[in-house]
Amino acid sequence: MKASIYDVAERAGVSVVTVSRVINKATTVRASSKEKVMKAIKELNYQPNSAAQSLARGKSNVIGLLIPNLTDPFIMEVVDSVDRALETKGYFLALSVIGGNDNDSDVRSNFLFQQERVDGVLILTPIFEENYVTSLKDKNIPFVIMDNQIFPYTVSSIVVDNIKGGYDVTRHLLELGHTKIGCIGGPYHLLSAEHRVTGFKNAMQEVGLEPFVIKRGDFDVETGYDIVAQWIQDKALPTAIICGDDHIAFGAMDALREHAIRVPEDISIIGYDDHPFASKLHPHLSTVKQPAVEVGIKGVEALFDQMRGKKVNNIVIKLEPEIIPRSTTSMPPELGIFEED
Amino acid sequence: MKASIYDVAERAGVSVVTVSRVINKATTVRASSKEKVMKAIKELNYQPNSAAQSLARGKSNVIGLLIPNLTDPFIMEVVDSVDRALETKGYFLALSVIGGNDNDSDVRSNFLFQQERVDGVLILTPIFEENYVTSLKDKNIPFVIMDNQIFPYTVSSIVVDNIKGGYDVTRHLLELGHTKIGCIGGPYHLLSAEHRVTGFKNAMQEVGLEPFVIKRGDFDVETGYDIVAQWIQDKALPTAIICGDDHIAFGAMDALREHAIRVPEDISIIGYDDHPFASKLHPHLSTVKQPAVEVGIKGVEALFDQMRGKKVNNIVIKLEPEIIPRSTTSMPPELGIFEED
DNA sequence: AACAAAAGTTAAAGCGGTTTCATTTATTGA
DNA sequence: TCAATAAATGAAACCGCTTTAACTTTTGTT
Repeated sequence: MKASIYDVAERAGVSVVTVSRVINKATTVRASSKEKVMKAIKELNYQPNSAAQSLARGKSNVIGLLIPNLTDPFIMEVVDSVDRALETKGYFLALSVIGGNDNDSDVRSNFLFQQERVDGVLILTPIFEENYVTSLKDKNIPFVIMDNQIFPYTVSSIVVDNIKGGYDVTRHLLELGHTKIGCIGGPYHLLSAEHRVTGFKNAMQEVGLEPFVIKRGDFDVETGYDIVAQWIQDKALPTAIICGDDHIAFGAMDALREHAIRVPEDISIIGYDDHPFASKLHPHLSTVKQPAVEVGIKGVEALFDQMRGKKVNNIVIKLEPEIIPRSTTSMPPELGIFEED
Repeated sequence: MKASIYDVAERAGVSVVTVSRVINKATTVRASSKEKVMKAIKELNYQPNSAAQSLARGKSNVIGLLIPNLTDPFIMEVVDSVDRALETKGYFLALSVIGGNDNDSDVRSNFLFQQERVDGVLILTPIFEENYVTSLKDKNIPFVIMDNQIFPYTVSSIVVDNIKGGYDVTRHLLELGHTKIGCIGGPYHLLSAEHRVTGFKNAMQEVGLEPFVIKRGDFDVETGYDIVAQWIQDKALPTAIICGDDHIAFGAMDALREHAIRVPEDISIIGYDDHPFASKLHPHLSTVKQPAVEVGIKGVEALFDQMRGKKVNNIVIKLEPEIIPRSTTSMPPELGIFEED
């Protein structure tokens, strides 16, 4: 049925070792033998059995990638980037959605943690149990953490500078002349959300301004909608809102629209992540673009460094986000929405 | 370093065969032996080497899933469903994004098509080269096609009845009293898009009505925006627009909003797919929910049937979509937008 | 032309499991 | 109690490839 390396060897009139050599592009094969082998491979439509290869080589050529869900655009962009980066290196990606499902998605039962299944793993989940890390360390599986940091361990990680992102966004608004700047940050348990708010505070403090108001909630449309709706009801709106992510921003704009409050004429909005809709729905959302592709590439690089035995202790590579001003941010109005003339 | 089955056997004072038996939950193991083995496994923190298992068993326990991209919510929902379904069966998912990337993403180089890498594959891509299918058939790898059909072959597939979806959506509008119904369908090369439009036409014809207008374009926000903007400029708007998917619907509403045309007071809009934003942005979008989870489950079932040797020729399982009326569809206005009093 | 060095090749021993099949041990019935 | 039968176990072969070490051929030198 399916041809094995022995069939190829026989047909080519050489030993299996030679066949193995040409498969693995070893140099010590005479051109004539190589040719014969190639011919036999073609004729038999032979493809090496990867399980056998993995077993013999002691490595699987697959890299695991842990993610929290399959919906977050940023996550998915990194996944795509990782996938491409691995492909060029002859590796395969094994994706594993963790946590989001039944919380009983126990580490032990997970693909990525099965001995020898993967040669290394990339962790791209904002919240993770400590035991992912300890489990990986125990098994001596190389791994790197992406878009997150965990301090008490000596691990390498790739992060995007969310503090800078929050800072830049605030500067942008400040430079436009805003002083009454509000913030709807992401949840407290996410480091990225925390950092963005920190960046905001830093920038404000730097110019001696107080945040107009700070609220926090999930990275979700409803968060933005609900909070802004409340502010409107309270007649207490800043002239600009910094949103923890684009979902929040969309929700905020949704609430404003319902009350006929114009963006950016009456109030400026800025998001974070450059969601696909940000540049398509009107007005185009000013936001921050994270270097997702680069995160993936650097993550893979760091992982391979580690797999090659390069000693990497607590190395963190910090990448920078880029602010993208579009149509939802402009100079503040002469008067605040609820201010009397 | 890492414990093998031999280490476990030695420690437990039994043969490797017995260990293998307890690992594989064979029944013919004395309780006492089983206990000893379990203990040894625990102590040695043993985990079977999956490459060795695959090699010996002649199967990998991984199922490949071919998808066009990592961004489409429907696709991703199916992926998630498949992942869960496989997990319960002790299988793993190998995702492979195809085509979207460099078009040179050759079949032969693909993970899924590597001999023995996967025990079966699920194809979930609206457009695929014929050679995926022939390649799979050649290698005798079980596979099923999801959300698409390919006629000249005897393969099994899981499809959602898009004709019915298009039909239902039209009926909904018809029953609300609309007669001037327009349609912005998806691209011609997608069977699903084609079918939805067909359903629309069928329903119209059934009541002896002519489509007000039909346009086609990519499943994209911009398509809806551009086409509706044009219609507005031409002062030729139907009282209801059936959109090929939610992206188009969002774009359509975006254009209407810019011209202060109210939804649903002035015009009704209905989408397709139940995008996460459909129920969050206001007004909540009426749309059609596809049974993504069921598609995944049925797909896995069908694949396993096939892997078990069940002869399945050209079996197609058809699932039904469900219309979700929300706030963007209502009775037509007394007068069309551009009609004089 | 002779010989050392370099290049090419292979037999054999794994890699870590599973699967017969024969063998040993336990259970049952009379 | 003893054969007959069922249950539990293990020896050996095998899955398909890679790697090591030894061996053979080719190439280069003088």
